[in-house]
Amino acid sequence: MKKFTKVMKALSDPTRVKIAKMLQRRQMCVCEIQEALGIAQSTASKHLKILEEAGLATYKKDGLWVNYTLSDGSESPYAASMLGNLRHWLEDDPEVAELIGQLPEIRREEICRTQIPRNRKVRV
Amino acid sequence: MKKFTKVMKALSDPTRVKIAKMLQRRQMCVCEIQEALGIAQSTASKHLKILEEAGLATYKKDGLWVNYTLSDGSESPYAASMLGNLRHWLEDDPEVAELIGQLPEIRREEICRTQIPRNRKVRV
DNA sequence: TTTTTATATTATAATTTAACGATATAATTG
DNA sequence: CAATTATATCGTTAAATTATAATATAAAAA
Repeated sequence: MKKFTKVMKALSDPTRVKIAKMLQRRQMCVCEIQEALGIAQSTASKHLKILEEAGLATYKKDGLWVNYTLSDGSESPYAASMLGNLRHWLEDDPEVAELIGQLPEIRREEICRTQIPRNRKVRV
Repeated sequence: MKKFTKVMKALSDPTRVKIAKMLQRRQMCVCEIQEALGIAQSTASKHLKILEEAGLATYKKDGLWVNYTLSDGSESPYAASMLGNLRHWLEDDPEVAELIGQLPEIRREEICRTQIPRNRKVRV
């Protein structure tokens, strides 16, 4: 029961739904999400943790960056199902559409001061 | 977006999920739900309202009673989808299983003082 | 019409949530 | 090692949520 309600609660907040819809397009680091949504860094981090604990998102560390992606669903069948639904749900939502439209302009090189070293492979 | 998060929020509370799982078996009046869950009448009524406003439940008045049922999903595609999922989800949850097991003993004639009149047809 | 009864609504207290700034942590750079 | 930087965690505050008792409402019975 808890595993189920955790997924529902994670998706009951519009900010987290927006994050999920962005991650659907590409991986993002915390500061990119912060920038895209215009929220505080600690707020972005907190939301990502909630998504992660519900089994909806995961992360991989890459140097100072923490790249978040949508989970593969292996953590929770409820999360897996909802991620499937979210692939087509809310695509026409005005707020989501605008966010997605702005995504190409949200680039970590322009937000962060860390330079991407030549020898580190980072998909951006 | 709001329509979606409303459904998620409605299902993020374990009490409401239990109510949904019970309604999956049969229609229930407010006092039956109150009795089954051991909660205050006003609490039961409030939860039912939240389920209703999310498009997950509906009601029909029958004299003093208000019979709640799961919605047909026409109110919200998100609610419709979740109701479909909930048909098989949480069937093995211990709390839900116990509740469902107790359902036959929750009978409004034993809870309410209103007598079912001979000429009114009430499916119990 | 008055009383009873099932449900809805209101007022209130306790808990949870969401946001932020400040600080801590961990990896990188110099 | 010290400084920088991206992220996580902590402390705090405001808002939302949950639960209950008390009250209001509406239908039925007397």
